Amino acid sequence: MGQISLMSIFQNYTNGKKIFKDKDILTIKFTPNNIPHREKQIEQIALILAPVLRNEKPSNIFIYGKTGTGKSLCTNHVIEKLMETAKQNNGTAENIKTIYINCKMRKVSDTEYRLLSQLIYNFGEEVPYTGLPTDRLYQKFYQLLDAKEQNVILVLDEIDALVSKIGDGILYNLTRINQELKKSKLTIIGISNNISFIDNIDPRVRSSLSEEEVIFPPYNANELKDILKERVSLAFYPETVPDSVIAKCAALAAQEHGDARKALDLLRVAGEIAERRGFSVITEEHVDEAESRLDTDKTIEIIKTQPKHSKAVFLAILNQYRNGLKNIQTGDIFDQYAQICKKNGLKQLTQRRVSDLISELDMIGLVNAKVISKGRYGRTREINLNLSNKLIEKIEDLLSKEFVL
DNA sequence: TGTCCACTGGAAGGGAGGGCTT
DNA sequence: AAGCCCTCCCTTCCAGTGGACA
Repeated sequence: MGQISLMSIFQNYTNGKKIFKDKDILTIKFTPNNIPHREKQIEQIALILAPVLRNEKPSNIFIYGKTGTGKSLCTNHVIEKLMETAKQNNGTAENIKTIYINCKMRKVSDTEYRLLSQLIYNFGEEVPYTGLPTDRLYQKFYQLLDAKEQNVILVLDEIDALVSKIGDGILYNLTRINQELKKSKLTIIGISNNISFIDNIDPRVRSSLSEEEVIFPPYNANELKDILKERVSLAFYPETVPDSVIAKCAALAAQEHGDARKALDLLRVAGEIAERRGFSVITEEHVDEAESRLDTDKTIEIIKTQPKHSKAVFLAILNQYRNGLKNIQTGDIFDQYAQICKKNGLKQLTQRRVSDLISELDMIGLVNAKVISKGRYGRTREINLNLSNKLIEKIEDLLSKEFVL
């Protein structure tokens, strides 16, 4: 690219009409003051947590709802307000501690040990990242917790991911710790994307964890519109976002189980595209582009972060798919995977393990795998891909840098 | 009606990478 | 340094299974 065109890019950028006033408003980090259509849930949570202000222990809460229905947002909002009130309330705040942990964070809090070390870290102590017996960590956590009189509120976000991975033992222990505490009190707020999750855990844990339940239904298109409008006025300059664009973002996100995060992402990316092209107003086409880019980016990012063998398995699926196969079976994939390993000098894993890797790929949504029975011809998983051709090309591009094809 | 396929998914255990205690 | 413990990723072994087919 020559000097001239570079110049013109920068010129365009500085001269072009600005669209964003404050882009951060459209990210998850931002907590709006007003959360439309969640008044009921907020009130519910607030009522449940209010006893903290009188130094009593609130009930544990179980919160369900799909992604982007405002679970974390509302919880944080209530806790923030709670702390504010406590501060005004002559120093009860000192006795309240809140901890927020996202259980899904890979390599951070997705096992019992790592979650505990996170909890301990939140009390300002550090623990080696491997090596100690788990009960030692429990002990330490217990000591830190009970070191002084305090009311601890522990938010475990995406708790279903943790439990499906390592079982409910940790929840049992955490709820039991509470009964042994002498000075302090521990309240657990579990947040789950999966509604049926609570049915599959130990009944003792269930009853203690879901003393109170709060449900976050998906937003419909109209509610999403309200949410977007609320933020548009803060994030964008006036008259840069037509109503039709808001409606489109809302409609697209409503199709996807009413996900507000998606709606906001669409708007943000559409804005970025418009701004980069020197438009002063966002158009519906920009939203379309934003959608396909969001999908692509998400998928690519997930694939990039997979371990080598998962990538190899995914590549095997992709190859089979490219060969025109639909409803690919575990066996086919394993054969293909074995070839890939051979060509690339990888030590191949067993079919048992590959079977688990396929389930993992299914869990993170890269493939669709269903266990079916073909009668005489056995029982297997049927694996399907639903990715656009364009995306498949990009993925192949990415993987060809890592594998001999 | 029973058989039997091609796996699934549970269980147990090993070894690599690590830390603790003595 | 020895001995013991952990987690994580993986292997080995195997019982279990839904439904097409004889």
